[in-house]
Amino acid sequence: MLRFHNTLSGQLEEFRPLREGEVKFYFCGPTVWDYAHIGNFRSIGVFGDTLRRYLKFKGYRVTHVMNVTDVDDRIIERSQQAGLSLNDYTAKYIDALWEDFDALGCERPDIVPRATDHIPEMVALIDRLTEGGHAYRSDDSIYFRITSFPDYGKLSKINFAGNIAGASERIDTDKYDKEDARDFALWKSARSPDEAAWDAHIGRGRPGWHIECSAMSMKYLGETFDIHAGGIDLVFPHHENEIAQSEAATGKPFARYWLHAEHLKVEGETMSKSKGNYFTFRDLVGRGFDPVAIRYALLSVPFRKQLNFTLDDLRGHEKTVVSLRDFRARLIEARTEPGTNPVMRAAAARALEEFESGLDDDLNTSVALAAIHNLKREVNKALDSCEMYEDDRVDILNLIARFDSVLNIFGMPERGLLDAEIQTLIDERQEARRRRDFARADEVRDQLLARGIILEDTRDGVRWKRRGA
RNA sequence: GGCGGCGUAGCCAAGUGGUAAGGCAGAGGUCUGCAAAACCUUUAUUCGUCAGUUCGAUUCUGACCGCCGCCUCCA
Repeated sequence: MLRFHNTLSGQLEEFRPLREGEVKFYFCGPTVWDYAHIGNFRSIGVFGDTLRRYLKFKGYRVTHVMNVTDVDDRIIERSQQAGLSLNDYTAKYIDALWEDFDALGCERPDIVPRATDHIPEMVALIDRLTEGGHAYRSDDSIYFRITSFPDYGKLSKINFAGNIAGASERIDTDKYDKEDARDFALWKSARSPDEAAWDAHIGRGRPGWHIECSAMSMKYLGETFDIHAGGIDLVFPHHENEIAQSEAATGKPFARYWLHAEHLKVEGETMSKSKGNYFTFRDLVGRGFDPVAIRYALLSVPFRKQLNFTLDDLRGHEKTVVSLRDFRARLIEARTEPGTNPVMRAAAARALEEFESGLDDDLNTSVALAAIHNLKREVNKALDSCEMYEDDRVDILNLIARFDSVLNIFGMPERGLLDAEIQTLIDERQEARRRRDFARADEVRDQLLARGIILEDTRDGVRWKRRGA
């Protein structure tokens, strides 16, 4: 039984979609003002992807929407500094986002709406709010009236009385006039003629941050949908405000399950540019780290726990990932006798049970990975002692494919065509070994190693692989 | 000040009211011409500290210490 921790209730709940067999989920995507860092990818990349893939594994038809926020204060400021239009400025980061998604092995969401393509939908939603008395105009901007939504705070459980006292220096710094410090902008009037703005009957301006997600999620998923997810920092104010806007406008529950991924730390500290521990995904790939190992790192701790990301561990994960690839390659290549071994059957069944019950428990990826490692050990042992038969081999390869349909950590099936030159050298070494000319055999092996080719002498012949693959 | 999370072996970590998954690193071994890979053994009498509840707590409660996050546009 699949369960999620729902931020709304603060509890682990059984997941039941609105419509049997079908899940509609919205993931709060990135603001494309810079390259996304590994923390972003823990959330919008691997968390969203695992959720999507596991729902499919469970047999659901999934509609996965992830927005791209391509207008906000920072983007406007930076694009002006760069002398570029909004679109020209964000295009670079959007392209990079998909490159990184692909390299990280994340499936792309089914629908990726951009804020700037949905201004009319946002204006229409603002109109609904205004008509319902939930919005008001001040200084040519439009604000949401929080006193008109009694449930405000139900997601974040924020206690405003105690809250405002201690954090007062950070509150109410807005330059606009609002009825209540908690009210937030739905539409911001253009302050200067050259800043990005849209003409609408409510005035020339741009949308507030929160309204885009309400407008776009409801457009693609309906006024009530199953899952809304994102990083934990979005709980307040972003998601709290989305709920207020959406439910005030429609009078219906907005999203039913709210899932949030914790942040990661780097070497035990908050990741920040000033601390010098700030990594974008492409930085790490550029430094030679295996993208699959990065994915493994992001999967190694359940999403609702803070993850301590360290380069030492990443090096360890690279080895782990290689051993998983080797494991599958060995199974693909093994020559087995016909038949089956009940012990292997049982091991496979146990692995599937552990994998699924782990992920059923609020996507506990640590448990799912442990199930795979335990299976790997049992299978390797059986292969060592010839207790693996053809039916087992095929079953387990299929099982690995199922596991990998969720986690995607076994990497691409390597081994394209054998490089003829490499094969010639391997043959020459085998001939030398037959002559017991080990000096020559080692020389060939070293020669190949120098070119990044690692040889392994196995019972089923010589295997070779590229270093790091 | 308000709200939330965390503190488990050298490192990253899962987890449970009944006696500690998994990965990496280390040590020894099997296999091998030697390697590599794989496998085996080994590495926490113990889960931040101190009390309490209980037949029994790492797991529940309280206090304390330490760390992290959110508190108006940050994944």
